[in-house]
This record gives sequence, C-alpha cells and structure tokens, in this order.
Amino acid sequence: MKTIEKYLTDSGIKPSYQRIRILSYLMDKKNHPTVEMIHKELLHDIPTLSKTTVYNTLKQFVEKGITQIINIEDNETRYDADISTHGHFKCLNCNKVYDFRFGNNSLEISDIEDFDFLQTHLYIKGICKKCKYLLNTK
Amino acid sequence: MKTIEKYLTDSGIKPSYQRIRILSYLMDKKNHPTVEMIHKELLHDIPTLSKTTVYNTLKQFVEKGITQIINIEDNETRYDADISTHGHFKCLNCNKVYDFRFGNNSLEISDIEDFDFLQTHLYIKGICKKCKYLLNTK
DNA sequence: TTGTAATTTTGTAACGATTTCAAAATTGAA
DNA sequence: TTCAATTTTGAAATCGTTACAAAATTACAA
Ligand SMILES: [Mn+2]
Ligand SMILES: [Mn+2]
Ligand SMILES: [Zn+2]
Ligand SMILES: [Zn+2]
Repeated sequence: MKTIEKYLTDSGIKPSYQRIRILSYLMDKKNHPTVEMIHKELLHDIPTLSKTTVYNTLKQFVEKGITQIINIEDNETRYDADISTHGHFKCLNCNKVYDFRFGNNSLEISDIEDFDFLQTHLYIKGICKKCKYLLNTK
Repeated sequence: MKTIEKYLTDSGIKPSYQRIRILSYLMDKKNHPTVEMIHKELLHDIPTLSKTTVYNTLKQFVEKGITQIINIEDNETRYDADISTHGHFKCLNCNKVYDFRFGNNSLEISDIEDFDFLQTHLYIKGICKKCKYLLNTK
C-alpha cells in the first residue's frame, strides 16, 4: 500500500480516491490552500469532483487530526497538512502564506500561567522578502 | 468633550451617538465580541440600532486603526479596541477569550528573517484555569 | 428660523462561503 | 451476483457579511 494510503488508514480514514487526491494535494503543494483552490485545481483531473466532497473531506481530516486550519485572514479558511506547531506569515502584497519556525517554549507568556494549552497559532502579516525588493526597485 | 468623543475625533471619526456607544461597549466590556453580541446587547438601549451600522462602524474603526480584528475561530470575527500587540487565549470549554502578554522580541523566529512584520497575532486555544478546576471537581 | 446640502443610519436585497440533506454512485462482503 | 454500507454528488438552505438606496439626522448658510 502506498504511504499516503497507509497514512489515511492509520488515521482511521478509508482511503477513497478523492481523499487520497485531496491529501496529496495538500502535502505536495504545501500552499495552504482554500477549499476553492483545492476544488478548482483537482477539477482538471477529476471533472466530477464536488465542492461538498472537498468540504466533507477536509472536515474529516481536521477531526482526525491530520490537517490544521489556518485562520490568518477572516474571509478565507485555509488548510495545512503540516500539523506540527509552526507559524504562518502572509504577505500583504503577493498574498502568499509562508511557513516559519519559532521557539515554542521561549514564548514568555504572562497572565495565563495556569491555563492548559492545546493549540498555538502564530500569524504574522507583512511584506515578504521578494516583494520588498520588487517594491524597492520600482 | 468627553474622552471617548475626543478619542474618536482625534482618530478622524465624527463621534455620532451610535459610534460612541459601540466604542464604549468595546472599551468597557473588553470581551472581544462578535457583531452579533454588540448588536444584541446595544439593542436594549438603542432599539432602532441596525446591524448594518454595527458592521459599518467596526469597519471604520479598523480602517482608522482604533480597533483590531481577532480571528481566533474561523466561523466568528471578533473585535478588540485594545490595539496593543497582545495574545488571545480561547477556552474551548467556556468559549471565553482572554488577553495575555507575551515578549514580542523573545519570539525566536526563523525562516523569515528578512521579511517586514506589520502585524503579529498569537492565538492559543485550550482550557482556562476556572474550567480546569471545575472539570476536575466534577 | 428656514432651507438645503452633506452625512449618517437604516432595512432590504444580494452575495459568498459553508452546511444540510437526500438521491445516486461506488464499494465490500456474502 | 446480490444487497447493505459507505461515499460522493448536486441542489437547497443557512449564515455572516456587503451593497445599495431611501429615510433620518446633522451642519451650516441665508
Ligand atoms: Mn504551514
Ligand atoms: Mn484583546
Ligand atoms: Zn510577497
Ligand atoms: Zn473556560
């Protein structure tokens, strides 16, 4: 069995064709796509693919813990198959969402010392390196 | 002129009755409310208040930089008149959103060193202290 | 004060993302 | 092959938000 199918099976998800393709898309592209993006792209290969299936599948992936939701913008829900704790940077110029690492235990948090932390989301918005240079040389 | 009216005027916003009440609500309650919450509460005092006015006013507050959007959950947009950089903790049990401070320059970020940072949002989800004890003693 | 223009508020309709739902298609076992 | 269980699909419903034009309020000059 291919690794992606095994990964789904191990996560308690039956590896249907659509599920394999959606998870592969997330893992290969690593582009933090919206439902719209996933559906539009896969439609080329799977002309019958329903948007509902994309919604259902992603909801299942999130429930089973193999995908996380990225809420960096309030008008678009993005998805990420990288479920490690990492940060996301959105460039306000080119709209690309970059990954970054941060020292999770160096956070120096006060006021909520006795709370139980389950998920940490660090979002930064600004201008990416590429756009910075492009904008400067214009 | 009262301080809240002066604050609006200084921010380039004409202090209409509705705007004063909405900003006061945000500043007094500090509860990171949704549009729904603000509208429902203020309706007791201002029976003619339109939800559109709440939307318009908050959009204006954000544009003028006196309110920030809190995107801790993907199905609800919350608002905060505290525009300082601070973190938000959402309790998954009681749904309350708490403020917390964090050392902004202690973040130890890698991979995006040369990017320009404009906004930083740190969201943590988990169980708050109160709920932790309540759940334990049940 | 009155008239008039500018601004603000309001309510309805439109919109877009997401969910619900039941039928159709597919899969898996007997 | 048959039949039940699962999955996918597409249409309709829902929900938060925005667009828009009319109504109300405010500002100001005559
Ligand atoms: Mn990521
Ligand atoms: Mn806050
Ligand atoms: Zn960029
Ligand atoms: Zn709690």
